[in-house]
Amino acid sequence: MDPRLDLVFAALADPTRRAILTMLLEDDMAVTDVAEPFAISLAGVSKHLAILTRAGLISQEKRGRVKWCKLEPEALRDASTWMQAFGQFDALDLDAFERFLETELRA
Amino acid sequence: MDPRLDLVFAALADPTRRAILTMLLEDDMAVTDVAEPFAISLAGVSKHLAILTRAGLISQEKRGRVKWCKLEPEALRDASTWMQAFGQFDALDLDAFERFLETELRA
DNA sequence: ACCATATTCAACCGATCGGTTGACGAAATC
DNA sequence: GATTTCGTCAACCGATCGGTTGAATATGGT
Repeated sequence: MDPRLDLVFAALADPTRRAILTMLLEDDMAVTDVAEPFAISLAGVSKHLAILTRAGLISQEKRGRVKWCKLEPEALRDASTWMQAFGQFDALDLDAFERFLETELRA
Repeated sequence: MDPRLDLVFAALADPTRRAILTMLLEDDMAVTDVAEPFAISLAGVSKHLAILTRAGLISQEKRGRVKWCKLEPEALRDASTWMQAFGQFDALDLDAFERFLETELRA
């Protein structure tokens, strides 16, 4: 099948990783700053970031001693397209977007 | 966060399960018929169907000794919406994202 | 009643997951 | 040059995953 979809969906299946992606919506961040709101170790967050990178959902660039994490939303396109194949969904579901704003962007 | 998204994305992360969903797009199917194209045991397929059911992506109804599997695409809606929010908008311009939503919500 | 069919259950297997800790290397600061 | 900061690596842990096999449970057909 499409092994890239495996990686993308598996990466999205964890709430911590989805939260990280949501944070990166606002701005690029250093690894330490990504880790700050979470109650897990820095190494744990580093692993999550590696999984997101392997899935292509983020990219990491080291400048100096700081490694910057940047959202790569293009990687979601294939997965999103796969789901669109199931019909049923409009390009923009207003109720669902409202829910998205409440639950994910309350910051 | 939203534990339903965990289940949905985790269920989608396996190629066999995505293939099953694609098969069910065409028609409802019995468990044995779902299993037929795959090189794994019937019990293995039964487990996959249980995972899809737990995620809400399919429903199973037993009529006689046959258990029919039916696609439930509504469960994909939240996940699809979540992904589209990342795919369609410029990550670096959240303000534009919110302005866009505001105008859409009024329309 | 008997037998075949449809499906799940239970126990097991190796691999991977999410997490930890401690040591380590590389870059900035004093 | 010594020390702090940033981040990863390696080894470990228990839990879960995808898969198997064999037994169990229904239901249907004859």
